[in-house]
Amino acid sequence: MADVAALAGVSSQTVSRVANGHPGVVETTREQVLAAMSELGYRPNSAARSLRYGRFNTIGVILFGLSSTGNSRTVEAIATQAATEGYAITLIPVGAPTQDNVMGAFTRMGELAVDGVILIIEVHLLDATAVALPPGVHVVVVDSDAGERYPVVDTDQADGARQAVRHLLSLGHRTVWHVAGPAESFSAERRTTAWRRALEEAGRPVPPLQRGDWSADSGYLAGLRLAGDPSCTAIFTANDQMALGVLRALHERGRRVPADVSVVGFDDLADASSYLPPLTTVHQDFAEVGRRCVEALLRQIHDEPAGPGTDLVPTRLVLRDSTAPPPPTAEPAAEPTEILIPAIPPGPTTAAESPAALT
Amino acid sequence: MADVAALAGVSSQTVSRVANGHPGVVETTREQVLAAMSELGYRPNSAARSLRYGRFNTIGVILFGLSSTGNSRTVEAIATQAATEGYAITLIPVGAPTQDNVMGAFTRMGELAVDGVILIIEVHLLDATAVALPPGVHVVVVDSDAGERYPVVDTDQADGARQAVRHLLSLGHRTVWHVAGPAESFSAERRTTAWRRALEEAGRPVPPLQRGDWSADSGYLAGLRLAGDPSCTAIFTANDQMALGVLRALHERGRRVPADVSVVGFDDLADASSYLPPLTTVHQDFAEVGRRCVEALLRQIHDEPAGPGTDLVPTRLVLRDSTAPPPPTAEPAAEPTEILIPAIPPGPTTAAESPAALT
DNA sequence: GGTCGTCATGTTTACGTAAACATGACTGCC
DNA sequence: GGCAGTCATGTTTACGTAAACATGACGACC
Repeated sequence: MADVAALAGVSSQTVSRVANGHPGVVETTREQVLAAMSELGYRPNSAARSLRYGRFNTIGVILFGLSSTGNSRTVEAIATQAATEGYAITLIPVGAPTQDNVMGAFTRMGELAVDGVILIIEVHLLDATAVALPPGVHVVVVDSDAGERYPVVDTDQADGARQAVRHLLSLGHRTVWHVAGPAESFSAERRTTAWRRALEEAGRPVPPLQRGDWSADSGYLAGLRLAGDPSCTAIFTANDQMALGVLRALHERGRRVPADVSVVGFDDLADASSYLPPLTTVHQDFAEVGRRCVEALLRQIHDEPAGPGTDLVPTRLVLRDSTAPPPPTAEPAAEPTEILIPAIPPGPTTAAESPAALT
Repeated sequence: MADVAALAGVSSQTVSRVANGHPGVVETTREQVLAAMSELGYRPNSAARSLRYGRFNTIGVILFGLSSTGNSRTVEAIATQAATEGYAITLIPVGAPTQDNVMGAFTRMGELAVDGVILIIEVHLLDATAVALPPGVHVVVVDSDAGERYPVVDTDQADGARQAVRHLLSLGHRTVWHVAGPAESFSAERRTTAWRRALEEAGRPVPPLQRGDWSADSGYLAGLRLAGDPSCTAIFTANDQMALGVLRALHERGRRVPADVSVVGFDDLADASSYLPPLTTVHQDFAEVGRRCVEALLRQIHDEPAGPGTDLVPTRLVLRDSTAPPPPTAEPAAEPTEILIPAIPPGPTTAAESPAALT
């Protein structure tokens, strides 16, 4: 900057004024400075700027896996929205959700040049560590039940699952089987809870849970188990990838979809419309989640009050070709299923039912 | 920092020494400083540090879409590798590949707190703009043909496509049809060129190109066209998603895979093993690409010479259930095939065996 | 016992920027 | 013609940190 000032024959302050588009610089001077800038390849030093302003114009994003479907779309939306607000995104991936890794991420984050942090992470993993969020740091959490302690933005998991179950029941299915995500995931738990609750509210039996791990392979294994049970005519999977595995298993076992078995997924991946058959699924608006995260965080950064609370983004059911009424002969006898009913633990019905939306 | 120093009754320099683990601080003093730090919630200001050191310990990543399959995995690998080297990742997404957007990204990048940049972007889009890479900025480019001008890291697209074509020919197919990616994409072009070349080298006819846009939907449309042509017994798609669409189209048209038509994809998505049927495809090692990018960039940052040149990451063919010899009646006359057989180069038979199912 | 070396700690300075204040030239008005 | 006001530009300063140098106490050795 001093070099530019010297070359242009002005003071560094004038260079600063030109660089920031401040008024009060005569056109001829301006041009000299600009010429000197481009001749010397001058680029402002953002570290010095940050030091001067006390802001970094950067948002940190801590997450486990970018590859997991939704995350990459959420992050993209966050990055895009942040860019329009003049903020950049710093990514802090955490390899495995171990205590050490999470602690490490937080230690690094403390030293990071960020004005706030968006956590795409199961917060209870943080609770397991001794590390708390640094007190002065602005935070928004995605996909978690931390609504009482932090501002949370999330998809309305419960309503999505409810829509899926009700759709299947309305087609005439006696009940709906569920392939759940991993127990450590709050999203998975919320979908499972809502599924159970929707069945209970309708007075239907709750079949035993099939546990998957989000992967298509785990869906395939669950599908193989379900394919052997003729009473199973409707399956709700906690994500589309597991639905893909279920479809494959049913196909291999000769169970037609949707003639014999109906399947509903969750996520509405771009590919879901090309599955065999095209998948009826619950659409998640990842982009909207990302957008609201950034807005909520920037509100905090700009000193507007933002207490804890959960901001839910609605879902909608996308009807395609994987659901239909059950085959007429599908239900041999009601008895065995009825026996199962009492055996099912009622489970927590206190789960995060739609808390009031923010704003 | 001054506050900490005051509270601990030492100078700020001593605080600095403690913060950076420098030697020459007596244990009792050290403890006082640490106590003062935690009492005041002191965290070092990274802007000041960067200003002092002239380094940011941050790598910028410019890309178009995080959602596009490979990108998110590459970025994740970049972030992970960078983290182990003590670097953070700043993401600069470019919405649509318009000239304005690219220029905007570069302008922002110039002011960004990064020591180097990884471009996951078609570089010819840059050429279309008036903006050049700022001269002093270290750069590594992914997935581009800019090898003569910049260091490039990329998957060995050509060899992957060649493996796919040779595999199909070696099964006895007379020729291989191709569903290509968009013409603007260098990856797509390289795969297409290698497909054509492999056919020509084997003396096989080159069927008309089917153009897609990477999406499953575009694959579906191409698949519908190909399904109507009984001479088409082998299809190589430029990615797995389009293969998914092709599979759906063939299924809807009653063409069995692999009995009637064989299909090979490219990418080896996690889901590809759950397609109907599980897809034979070319495996890309995105993680390795990301790792090499970071290494190459850090070499530059640490002042080791790094001229232009392309670093190719090998691919491997993963055999699953979507390929088989052509149906006996598919070839109207045996003559051409017999003539052609000797023309088939032995080709790599090193393909990976169907991976064991997950447990 | 004086000198020198060692070691813990303090003081000064510079990194690049931009706000706040200072300067000086020029305009317009009485 | 002198004075006030305006406007372009220059000067000073501070942001938080850490390297370089300075200080001063203490111990060891001749």
